Amino acid sequence: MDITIKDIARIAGVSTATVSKALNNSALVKPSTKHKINEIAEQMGYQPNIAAKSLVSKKSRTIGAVWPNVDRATLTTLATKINDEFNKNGYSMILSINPAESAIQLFNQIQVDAILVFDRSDPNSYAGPIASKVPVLCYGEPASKGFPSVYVDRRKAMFKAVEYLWSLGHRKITYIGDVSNKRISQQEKHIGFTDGVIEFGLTTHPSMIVNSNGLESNEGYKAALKLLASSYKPTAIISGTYDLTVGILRALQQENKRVPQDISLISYDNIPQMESLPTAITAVGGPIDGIAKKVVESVLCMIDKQEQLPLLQTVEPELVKRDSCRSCSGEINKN
Amino acid sequence: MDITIKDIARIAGVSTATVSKALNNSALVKPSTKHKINEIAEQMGYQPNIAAKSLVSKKSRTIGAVWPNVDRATLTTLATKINDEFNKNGYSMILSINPAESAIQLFNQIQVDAILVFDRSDPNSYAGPIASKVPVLCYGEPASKGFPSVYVDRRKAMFKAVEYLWSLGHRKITYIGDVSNKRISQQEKHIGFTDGVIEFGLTTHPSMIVNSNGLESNEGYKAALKLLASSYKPTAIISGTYDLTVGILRALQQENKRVPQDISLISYDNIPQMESLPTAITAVGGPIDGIAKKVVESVLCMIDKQEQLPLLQTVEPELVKRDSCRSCSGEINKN
DNA sequence: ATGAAAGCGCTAACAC
DNA sequence: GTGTTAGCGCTTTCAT
Repeated sequence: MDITIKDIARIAGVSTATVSKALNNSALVKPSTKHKINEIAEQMGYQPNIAAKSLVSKKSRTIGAVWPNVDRATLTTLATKINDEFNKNGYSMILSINPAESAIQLFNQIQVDAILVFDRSDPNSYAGPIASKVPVLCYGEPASKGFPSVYVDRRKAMFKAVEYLWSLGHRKITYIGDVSNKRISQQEKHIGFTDGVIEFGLTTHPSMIVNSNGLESNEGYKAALKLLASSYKPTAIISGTYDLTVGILRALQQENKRVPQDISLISYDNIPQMESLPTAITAVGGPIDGIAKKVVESVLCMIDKQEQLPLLQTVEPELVKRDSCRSCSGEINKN
Repeated sequence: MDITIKDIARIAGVSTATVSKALNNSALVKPSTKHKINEIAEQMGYQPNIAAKSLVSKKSRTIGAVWPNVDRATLTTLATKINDEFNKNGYSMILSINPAESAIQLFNQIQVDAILVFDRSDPNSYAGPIASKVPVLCYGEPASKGFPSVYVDRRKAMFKAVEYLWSLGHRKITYIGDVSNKRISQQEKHIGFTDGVIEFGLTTHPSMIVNSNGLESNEGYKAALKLLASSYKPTAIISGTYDLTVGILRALQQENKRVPQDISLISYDNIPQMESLPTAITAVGGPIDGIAKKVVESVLCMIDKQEQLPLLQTVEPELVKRDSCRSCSGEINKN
């Protein structure tokens, strides 16, 4: 860092206090002085020193985000949105790909105003509460690590998916998801599906739920192939994630099953990318924009008021209809 | 931030200067005092204020990384490695997913010690040099934006791939890559391939190069299908990226082509994930560990000595043999 | 409307 | 070995 408000003050022939006020657009400075100072700052290429600023003001207008080292399309899309939203509010977001504990410690030292944890943690690896002076918000897992969290009700989302398919006349539906995954977010999808199965009295079958044993597209591909090879012939599939859906579509195409003519498909993950798949996929999940808004809003609220946020804020899932489902006049529900 | 060295000093009955020295493990403090101070700091949960530290010392021991908003497996793997490497050297890395220009500005304000740009920029979007007091290193594109860079010689990498296949007896080879991509990194792969074609006098064919029109696995899939439908019957394929390879493998499997029995396959991107594909894939590319070391080393060098780094540091590509290539006693080279 | 001065938490001379 | 002091760049009373 080279040029400081002192330099500007000297050149403008005013005090540093005035420069500071002018640069912060204080009403206490005559417009003409303000203008002059801004011009000088501009042409000298002045960059405020955030370290100094936050040392005195206790505010850095910076948010620290803890980022998981796995990359999943959905999270990236969301993070980009949240980043934009913070920018709009005059905040900058910086990420750390260190483990949560050390990332949070780092952010405390850097003096960010708040911390946002994109949580992917395996609950088994939970090592007790993490200390943080700076307020922390979690996204992804409900109330994980003891911090307040924003969470999409995946259980309800999946129920909605079943409900929608039911309303279209589907009676044989399969869920493909990472059923053995220990994360709450994955388990809730599973439960939401069975909620629907029970609510609508669907006849069960061993292949009604296919375990993808993972969340990558290739695993969706394999699961779908397994399903198609089974005796169960569902008229609709519900997929647990975007990536799985990509794989499922590939398997379907390979086996000459058209979507939605031969089989309907709904995916979890309410992201724009669903639009660009070979068939535009009908999806359920928290609306990205809505989540981003809620998250940013919550973080800013933590910063402004010192009050503690509720431990769990739920985002209502939405169903976005596209081209991958069609009504089904197929076989009648046995019950 | 609550507790400061002042508090510690008071409790320990020493001056803040001594506390500062003790905490920084200076040799000028009696071991017993040092020990006492460290204990007090520990149990009070003292966290140093980086803002204050860097304000006075002009060093934050923090590296800012500019992160592209597209996620590609290779970059993530590399970033994780680099992050670890920085940690080992007592540095923290923070990322920004803002556009390069604003990210660099942010990092200058935060007073990071150096900036690392993971470059994915379209050269057409190049908006002239970006100002930065803090030293900047680019990874990904050669000397992009006018900053010194670490770059893997992709041209040589692809040449090596052809050379290796040639040595195994292959004479009909296809390159599947994003040939229309304007980024130097993609173009160099293309050129490296043709280098090999010319060097070894391979007979050309319209389907010798298949444009994937993108870098996603689905595009690799489609390109491979197109290739298989053509009149060209190569004995080996060279793929431009990991993601393309994933798609190519899927297409091959679908068409009942076994790797390497029916066709050999080499991929660019020298990452561990190659090992876990259905067939362990022989790959060329910069070794992740080597790149990470070079990058971190270069960054630290920029910080320590004030000298400017060479504008272009090249990382030598390596060929890692796995199970996806086999020698070919097929048809003889026409020349 | 502007300036003087104090101080944020820390380090680095320099003195003792 | 330890303490004193000054000051990093900035904001913020409080005077003027």
